[in-house]
Order: sequence, then C-alpha cells, then structure tokens
Amino acid sequence: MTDISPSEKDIRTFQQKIFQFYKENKRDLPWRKTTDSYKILVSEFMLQQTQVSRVIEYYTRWMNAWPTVKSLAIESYKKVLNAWMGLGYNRRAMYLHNTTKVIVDEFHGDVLTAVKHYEKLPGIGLYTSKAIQIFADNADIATVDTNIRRIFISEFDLDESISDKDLFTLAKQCLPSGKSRDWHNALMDYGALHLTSRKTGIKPKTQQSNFQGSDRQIRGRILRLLLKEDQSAYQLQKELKVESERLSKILNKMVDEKTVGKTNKNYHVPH
DNA sequence: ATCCTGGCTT
DNA sequence: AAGCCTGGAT
Repeated sequence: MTDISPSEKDIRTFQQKIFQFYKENKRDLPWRKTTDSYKILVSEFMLQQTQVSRVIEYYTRWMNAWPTVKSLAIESYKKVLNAWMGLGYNRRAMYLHNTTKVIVDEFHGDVLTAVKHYEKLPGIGLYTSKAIQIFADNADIATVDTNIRRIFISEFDLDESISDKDLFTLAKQCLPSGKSRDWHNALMDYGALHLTSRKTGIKPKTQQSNFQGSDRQIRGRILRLLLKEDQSAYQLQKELKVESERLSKILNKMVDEKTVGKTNKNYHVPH
C-alpha cells in the first residue's frame, strides 16, 4: 500500500473544480428529484453497468407500476421480468425482486436499515449499499464507481492498477462532510460528461466480453420467448437455431440460477 | 470495437 | 483473480 495522500490544498482545489463543473453542467435525472430510499434502490439496481440514458425511461415506467417497496415485493416475478426486459443483465430483475421481499419480510420495509446489512440482499454489494445511503440519506460516507475511479486516477495521476482499498482511502479524504449526496452526484457528472473513458484512455476495472454471438445474447432471446409461453428445449432450439448441446448448457445454467424454471420437458419463467 | 453509477460464482 | 451476465449507443 502506497501513500497517495494529497495535501489539504490539493483536495480543496479538487473539490472546488468538481462543484464548479456541477453548477454549470448538472444533469436533471428522475432519481435526483427524490430521496425516497426505495426509488434510489431501484435506480441503483438499474444503473449497475448500464448507461444513464438507457435507464431513464425504465425507471419512470417502473415507478408508475410499483411506487413502493411492498407493491414490488408482492408482484409476480413474471411481470417484474417483463418490465425489465431490454435493460440487460436480467438476473438483476430477480435480485431486485428478491431483495424487496427480504426488505419487507425481515426489515419491516425499511430500506435504509436493510442496505446496511447488504449481505442479506441479493444484487447489492458494497458499492450499491453505500450509494443508496448517500443518495437517499446524504450519509457521510464515500463510494467509488467506475466514473469516480477514473476521475481519481486521472486527477491525481495514479496507476490504473491501484487497489480498491487505496482508492477508498483517497475517496474518504476528498469527501466534503455534510455534502455527500451533492459531491457524489457532481463526481458522477464530471466523470460521465467531461472526464470520459474515451477521453482519458483509462480502462474500466471490469471488462465486458463481446455481445454479438455470445451466450448472453442467447439468454436474452430465451427469456423473451419464455415470457410469451412455456416451451420445450426442442422448440427453443428450432426458434433460436443454436446447437442443441450449447443450448442445453445455457438452459441448465439458467435453471441453476433460477432465472428460468423447468417442469417435465417444458421451460418457463418462474412465478 | 469499446463503453456503461457492479455483483456473483468458481 | 478471473469469468460470467444484456443490450444499445458511440
């Protein structure tokens, strides 16, 4: 672990630059108009590895359909998945649905208390837990996503191999107390609008494999078919024109994850 | 071809 | 530590 502590003066200059940019370029996003912890929770799930521009319409439709934790928790999984389709990483729909059930059943519907015990909530890791506390409650804690990581590396001229631990130490040093929500929103905007990955050449921490021709693409097509009606592996194979061995491998994995169910020969979207 | 407010499993 | 998970925009 190397000492990467900037001086007090460096930090203050950095903060002023970020806040000045925010003042002039702030994005007007739907989930920034609320501090409802459930709504923040949904937005954070949707935003995991997914661009803001693609989330906006899904978020808006979602809140019209399910405005509270409980309304989502008691909904059928099929309807939840149907509303998610097109956003990508469809496991998140199941995680989100199951997470709201745990929040209602074990935490009396109290999102902010629940996310502090995020090990019990599928789909919520350290980043998302902190992000929800920050954006819903203005909690005086720091979190680092792909945007914020890129800003720190560029701003303080760090090596791209810097550890999460060192990044987090730096993030805490830079956090202006009492302004956590504004600060993190400002950092996100600075990273997404100005200090982009393309512009800086700084690669994201987690690389994604190609989509065309991938198993992921086939999984998405499988779910779309199963949302219409239950189908056998043979019917799916005819529709998708994938080698049967590859298809059954994918189907087995999806059954294993419980993203699809199987009764006798037929596959279906779980209830 | 590469990116996107990560998390889970092995 | 590394592979896997969706789909659209640039």
